[in-house]
Amino acid sequence: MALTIFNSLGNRKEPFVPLEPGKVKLYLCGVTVYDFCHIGHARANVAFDIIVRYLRFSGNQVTFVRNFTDIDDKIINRANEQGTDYLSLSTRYIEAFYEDFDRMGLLRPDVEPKATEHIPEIITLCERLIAGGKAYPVAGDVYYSVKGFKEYGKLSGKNIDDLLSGARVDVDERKKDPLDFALWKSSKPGEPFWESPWGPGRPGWHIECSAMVMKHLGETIDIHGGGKDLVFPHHENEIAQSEAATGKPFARYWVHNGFVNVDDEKMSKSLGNFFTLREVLKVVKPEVLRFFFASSHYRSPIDYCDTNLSEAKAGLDRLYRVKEKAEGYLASGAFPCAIPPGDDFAPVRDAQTRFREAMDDDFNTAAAMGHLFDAVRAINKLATDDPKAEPWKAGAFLSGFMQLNPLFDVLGLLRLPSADYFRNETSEGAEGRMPESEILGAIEARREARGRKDYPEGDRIRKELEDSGVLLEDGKAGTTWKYKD
RNA sequence: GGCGGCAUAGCCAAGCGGUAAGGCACGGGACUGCAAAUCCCUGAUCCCCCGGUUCAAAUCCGGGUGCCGCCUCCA
Repeated sequence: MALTIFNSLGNRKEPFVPLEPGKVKLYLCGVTVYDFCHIGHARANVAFDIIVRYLRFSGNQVTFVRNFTDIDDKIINRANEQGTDYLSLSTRYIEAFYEDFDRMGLLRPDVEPKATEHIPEIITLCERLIAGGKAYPVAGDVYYSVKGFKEYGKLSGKNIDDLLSGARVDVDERKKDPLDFALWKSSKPGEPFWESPWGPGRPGWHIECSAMVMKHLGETIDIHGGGKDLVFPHHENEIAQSEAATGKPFARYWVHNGFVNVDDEKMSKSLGNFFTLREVLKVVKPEVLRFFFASSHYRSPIDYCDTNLSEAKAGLDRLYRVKEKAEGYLASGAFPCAIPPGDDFAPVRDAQTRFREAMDDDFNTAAAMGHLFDAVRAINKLATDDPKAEPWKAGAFLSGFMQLNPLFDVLGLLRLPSADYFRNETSEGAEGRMPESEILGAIEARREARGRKDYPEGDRIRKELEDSGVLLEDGKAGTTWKYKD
């Protein structure tokens, strides 16, 4: 079965056929670096991280480009507020961006262009549009002439007349038409600027993406992504500029992710109801957040709340227990061996096929995870307390896990050794924790108590540990422990 | 006002014409000194409502109702 992608351009699922077989050119709109990333950014980037991982898993050579918008009004304003300059501000938030995103296990794109490093390309593109009669300079600004592009609105489904009748189009007497948007903005005194044929100024928001796409990927790319809110006007304008300049289709597939809601309301900077990623990662493990995102389809809205997060944690814990067992079996000298025949184990044997089928259907991670859980239940049937006594079970369990592992990796899950997952991670959770030596001492004391059948004392110790956030699990090979979190 | 999306068990969530995946929570059983983990069993006679098409609809069509998003910077 072939990959099908929901294309916002046309609003329907289409078979995915890259321009060049086996090669995928993908551009994702990055962030404007004037503040910390919030969980909406995290969701978008996790969604495309999984898309890139899956495209590569399926054998494609993917060139993944994601920009930084490092110059615009918000950055300038914020820099002024903080008494700093745009460059120090954007540099600081780019550093913060990497700190947060790296913790999320997000792949670094192949190219991460910055708007300010592409001023010549942006100017050239403006000149090309002016020369073609698609844009015009006015008093140091350059505007794009929307009415000159007949297909304007084809992505967002809007038509020019409706837009004109809307009261929200800003009026600027310098524009020939209210719908026209700025490609180049002249700088006001004290603002950062770059020299241009129209005088000192800076690029408008939309043009930078067109220029960077063309420079790093070419005039037609395969996939252009971003959040749903970018459809209009940003992506609509990118199409208008780019296609007017080149006469070629700009992107073959437009992919847009749904929002993160808080209390069923869109979370956004403008509403002020947003959680920053670093704030959330103090109390939520990064992979729990990934699991949470992956458990819904990327185009659906997702509701961020404690209940949903703890459900995600419970689910991920279960997956990590499988990994924990596999690691234990490996350490005890087990080696992979054949999975027994029979329908009981079909979910493991067919895991990859089923997983791919789900992912090929517009990256249906929720369905894919369903299949993974089926497989997990199947290999858990092979779990044994004593791998040395039942080596075939441990071995079959191991090979089952090894078949699943690459699939989890596509989702970016189970990247840590299980001990790290269960024992570390959230910075806040780590504070005030009982040290390992103390835990081991208590376990030893409990072992002695249980040895002399003093169960009340044993239970007391276990309860005491639990109250301190440490869970004990007795197995044939001894007692193991993990932090509750 | 214009455009678009969604409504499935207590909660989250797949399903895209062939008779309701999966997760979490709950209950019963096995295992355990007791727990935990793991395994087994159990849960929607039905998919917001009303019509229609079809041999067959949660899935298609029409009409309601209720949420949500975009049209303004926004992942």
